[in-house]
Amino acid sequence: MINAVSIKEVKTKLGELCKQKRQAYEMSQEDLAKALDLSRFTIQKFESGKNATLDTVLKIAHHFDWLESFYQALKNLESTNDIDSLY
Amino acid sequence: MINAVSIKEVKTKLGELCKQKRQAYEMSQEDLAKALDLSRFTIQKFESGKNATLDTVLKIAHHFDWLESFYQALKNLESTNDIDSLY
DNA sequence: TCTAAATGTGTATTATAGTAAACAATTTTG
DNA sequence: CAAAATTGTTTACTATAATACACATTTAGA
Repeated sequence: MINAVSIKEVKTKLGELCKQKRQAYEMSQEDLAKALDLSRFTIQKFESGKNATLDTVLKIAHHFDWLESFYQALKNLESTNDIDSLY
Repeated sequence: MINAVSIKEVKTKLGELCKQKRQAYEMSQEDLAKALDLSRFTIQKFESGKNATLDTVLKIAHHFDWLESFYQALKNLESTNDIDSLY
């Protein structure tokens, strides 16, 4: 099966999700930055789909409780035998 | 519900998963690095659970077809109303 | 409206991820 | 065991993510 999702789309979606959740919590970019010990500029860049470090992504993920979901996705991939089907 | 997974654990799991899948494809770190236009050092660091950029993570994810899975996890989080339960 | 908060941009600087090359240590294979 | 391949580590350098500050623009509230 073809994977139609691009790297750029994932980055954009991550940024959108951050913005959406931040606003749902009625936090400003400044509020979130302070809570995560990051600069507002880093939040701004992330929400607009730019590149970031894994630590930044995971800090944000942790704050909005996405970490368990991410970890589960990884564990599911781990058990998948994706070279060839056995039959 | 408490989120018991730490940022460090997610990074470690990402690295382990990369190593596991790379070996399943019988690729060396060098092979993977060349395929993704990254240095072997970057692969080495990633597999040992160090920090990286989102682009690096997503290049690796794309190569092993994790992108769709990641994107779906994000879309699931998007629709979740996680402030208060409605009742 | 007009004021204030929040967001988007810009510049300069710092911190660090990424690269390239070499070499040691380890693992695999003949 | 010996040779080869792979992996782990170091050093010097480059590229860029992150910071701090300022300021313009946009969005909400009084």
